[in-house]
Amino acid sequence: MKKSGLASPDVRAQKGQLAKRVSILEAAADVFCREGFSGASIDEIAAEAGVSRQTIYNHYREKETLFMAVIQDIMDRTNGMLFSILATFPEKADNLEEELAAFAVRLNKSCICNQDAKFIQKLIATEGNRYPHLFQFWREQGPGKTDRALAALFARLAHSAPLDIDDFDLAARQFIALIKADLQMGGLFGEAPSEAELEVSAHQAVRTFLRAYGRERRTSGLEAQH
Amino acid sequence: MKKSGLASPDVRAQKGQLAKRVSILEAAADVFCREGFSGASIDEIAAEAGVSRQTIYNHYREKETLFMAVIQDIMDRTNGMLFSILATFPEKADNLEEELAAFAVRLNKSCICNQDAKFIQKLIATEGNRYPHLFQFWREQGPGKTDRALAALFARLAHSAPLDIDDFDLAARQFIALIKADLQMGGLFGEAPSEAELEVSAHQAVRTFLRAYGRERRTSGLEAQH
DNA sequence: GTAAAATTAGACAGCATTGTCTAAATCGTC
DNA sequence: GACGATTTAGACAATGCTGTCTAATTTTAC
Repeated sequence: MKKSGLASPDVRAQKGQLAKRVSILEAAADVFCREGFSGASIDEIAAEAGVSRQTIYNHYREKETLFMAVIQDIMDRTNGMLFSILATFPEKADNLEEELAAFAVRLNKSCICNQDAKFIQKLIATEGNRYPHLFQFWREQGPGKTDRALAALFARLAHSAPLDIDDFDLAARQFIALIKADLQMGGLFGEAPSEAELEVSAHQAVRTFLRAYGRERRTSGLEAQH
Repeated sequence: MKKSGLASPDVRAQKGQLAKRVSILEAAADVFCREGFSGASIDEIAAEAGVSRQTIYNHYREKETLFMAVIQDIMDRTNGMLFSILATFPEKADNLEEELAAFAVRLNKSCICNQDAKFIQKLIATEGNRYPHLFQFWREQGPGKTDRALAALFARLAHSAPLDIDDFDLAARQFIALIKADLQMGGLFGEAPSEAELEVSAHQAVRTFLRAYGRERRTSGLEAQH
């Protein structure tokens, strides 16, 4: 029962503190996302977090510190999710179109529909110039690594699948671009695409990708005309 | 010499006034884009426009009116430019890859590198939720029309070019997505891609697009292996 | 139960901003 | 040059925000 021996000295009252911290971070993310950095007020964040203003100043010295903490927190989460999705990239070529499309749907759900991802995207547009180092970091750790990782996955897949890819990095970038083709615009607003729309969009993207990079000869009805 | 007869009563001193208006709109666009709506201060805009604060309040009743005017102004300009670029879409298939790539470079220059386009893109991310009607309008008149127009252009091109396109709207969206694949991320920051980078990126996109939608059989070295 | 730590509400100074007002200066036009 | 319209600088009140401080209250650990 006695936990004093287990808990290190600086972890004493962290149960309640941690809850507050999380609550503050969530509320702050919400308000920063709605109002931007300048438009967000500490009072609003405090109210939404169900916390007194002073508590925020106790945990995070000032507004900018809080802002940074929010960014860092969300970046960690999104990066983690991103790479857990990358781990589901198909290995074998059993049912290439289906499996790639399913992967595309997963990627889109976590990169475009996801709340955190939208937040980061928005923040990069708004405050990217104000905090260049932070977003340089995001860029290297997020999209930069994603592209390279996906390139490696395509390279692996090309061993067992009929893919004719010269430049794996380019193919990875184009795969992502095609995947996002239909969803980007609507994603800027609140409108989330339906599951069916995601499926259709992913299949269309993958079909085009495979037409461009698949090794099999294209089987269009026109062949008979040759 | 006498212009009083030509100038309508409410166009009297517009030469100077117009200059001020333009100057204010330019400065406001700059500051709004840098600082966001909340972060932008009228004083800063006035200083950058080389104009007194009161003059701004004379022309535009309040901050929000000025903001709307800036958006409207830039939307007009970007839409105009966009459709002037669309008019340069190739008609004949003489040198398909070259001509499409050149078109892609033009489109990218005016849609991604262009200052106004970046501004609109940023504003949609930041204030889109605050002014839904305005950006609904942009969306219908801008990207919505662009996609449909480009689809029609591909349909026309397909008459004389070896293109095998089922869904022209889809092809248009994917063309745009491929075109922007490499540039989107960097575009959020100040970094403008070099002319050479634009060329390379456009050629890669067009090559993939034509591999997916071109009617000619793909000529890869692997054919000998069949 | 007690002591230490964390939280709260509220007051507070300092500062920036918006939008108005006024009197002087400037500009365009005849 | 003179007149009317526009612009300007600056003062101004009202408001909201940040960040600090304090004293009371609650929570946590033991």
